[in-house]
Amino acid sequence: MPGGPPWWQRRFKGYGYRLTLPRQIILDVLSRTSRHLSAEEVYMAVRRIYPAIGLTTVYRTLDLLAQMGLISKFDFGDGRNRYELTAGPGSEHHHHLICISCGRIIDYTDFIDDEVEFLSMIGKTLSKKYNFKINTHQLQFYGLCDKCR
Amino acid sequence: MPGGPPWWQRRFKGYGYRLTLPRQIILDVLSRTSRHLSAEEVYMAVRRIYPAIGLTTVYRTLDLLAQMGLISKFDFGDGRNRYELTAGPGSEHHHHLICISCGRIIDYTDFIDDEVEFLSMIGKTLSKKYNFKINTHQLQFYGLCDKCR
DNA sequence: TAGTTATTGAAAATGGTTTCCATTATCATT
DNA sequence: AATGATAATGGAAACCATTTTCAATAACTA
Ligand SMILES: [Mn+2]
Ligand SMILES: [Mn+2]
Ligand SMILES: [Zn+2]
Ligand SMILES: [Zn+2]
Repeated sequence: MPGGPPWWQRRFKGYGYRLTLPRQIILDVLSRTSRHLSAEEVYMAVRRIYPAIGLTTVYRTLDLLAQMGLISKFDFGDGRNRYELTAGPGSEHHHHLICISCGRIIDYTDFIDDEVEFLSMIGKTLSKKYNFKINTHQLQFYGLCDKCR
Repeated sequence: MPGGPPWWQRRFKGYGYRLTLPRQIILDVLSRTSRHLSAEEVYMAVRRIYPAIGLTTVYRTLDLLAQMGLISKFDFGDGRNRYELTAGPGSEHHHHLICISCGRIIDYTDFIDDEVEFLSMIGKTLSKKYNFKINTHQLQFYGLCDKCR
């Protein structure tokens, strides 16, 4: 894993950030799961590979990666933030169904092309009207999953 | 203000909840602002009218009102939840532009009809596919406001 | 009006996240 | 490959929004 996929190595250099082991391992952990991990969960997963990791570093790195756009930060309402790889192979743009009873998160990509087209159309008008530079968007549906309804 | 608009009086009875002064005043505060208040902000506003109010009661009541669907709960990323009247006169369905630099929140209603139609179309398909009962949705655009770009 | 019980408020506890700061590791330069 | 400047790290403590606990109070019902 050290060295890691070159596509994010360059990204780090570009920002003037150092490519450290903790950062690579955290990114590695996130790229190997399809779940939405909390900082604590990332911490525990990284610890198995790199026991010296500190929770503080996990928080800092998650912030950094989110700010670089490599990962996305979500609040699904369970009192902690959750993170997910945004860019790179194996991660496609999607939105979420959130069960308000058991907390289950369902990724969906249905209609995603229509959605992105529709949202970028809206976004364009909003940008103009409010003179607002749009970077990202989030769309989520809240309700009850099959087990909870 | 005691007694309050009858349309939420009935709502309370219907749920079997008591119509208390703190609850009415909190609802009253939220109905008189277009801002997105945090629990602390609600607490301070209510205190001016009803100094005996406790912060705990504010939290409890906000949960209750959200669960009743009278208000909506948001996390705009500033480390605290924010609340806004959902139902009733003067509050129309809308979505948000969120400035990631200064935290400013812009309500917009442009295209809201098209948007709602589009989203309910998507929602219908998702409901069927995932056997998921959708209650609400949120759509937000993140970026930089005119002052911050 | 009285009784039942949901609701309230203060204080303490909780728990996710941030801050502090001395130590360590990365990377450009010799 | 060794050096130096400094970005990055990790542990402990602080922070702070939210929740829990429990005795007192207020809302509704009969
Ligand atoms: Mn996802
Ligand atoms: Mn709003
Ligand atoms: Zn569920
Ligand atoms: Zn701004």
